[in-house]
Amino acid sequence: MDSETRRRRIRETIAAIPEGRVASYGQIAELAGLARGARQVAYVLKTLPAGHRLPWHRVLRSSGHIALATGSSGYRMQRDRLRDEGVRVESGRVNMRTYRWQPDLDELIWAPPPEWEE
DNA sequence: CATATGACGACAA
DNA sequence: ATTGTCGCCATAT
Repeated sequence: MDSETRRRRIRETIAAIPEGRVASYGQIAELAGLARGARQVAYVLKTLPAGHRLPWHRVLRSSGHIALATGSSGYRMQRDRLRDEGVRVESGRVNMRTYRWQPDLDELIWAPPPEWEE
């Protein structure tokens, strides 16, 4: 598989994350068929072309933390965009148990309820 | 070909 | 919760 294909699959996977849900770098890599490719996902996001339409803000560290430097403009933008679509962000962190995207479930169950915070 | 990098992740202390 | 180590792997130099 060439680098172009890898990048494309990563972008497609991220594009599939539903509004109000999030995924980790490692999860995106797995779903894209790239085991242990978390860093490659990060690379793709870092080098996105201007004008892209990808929901990059829905990708977080496995811990639920925003990966961008705390306080940076990107960090604030990601936090705000997440909040704008109903995701609770506390101290730069999202509760993965609540918001983690689960493809199979989200597509088999009609309405994924984002409001059952623990 | 050899090293350095890094929007990562798992784990130990 | 934090910090540091190590493993990982495509790119960059």
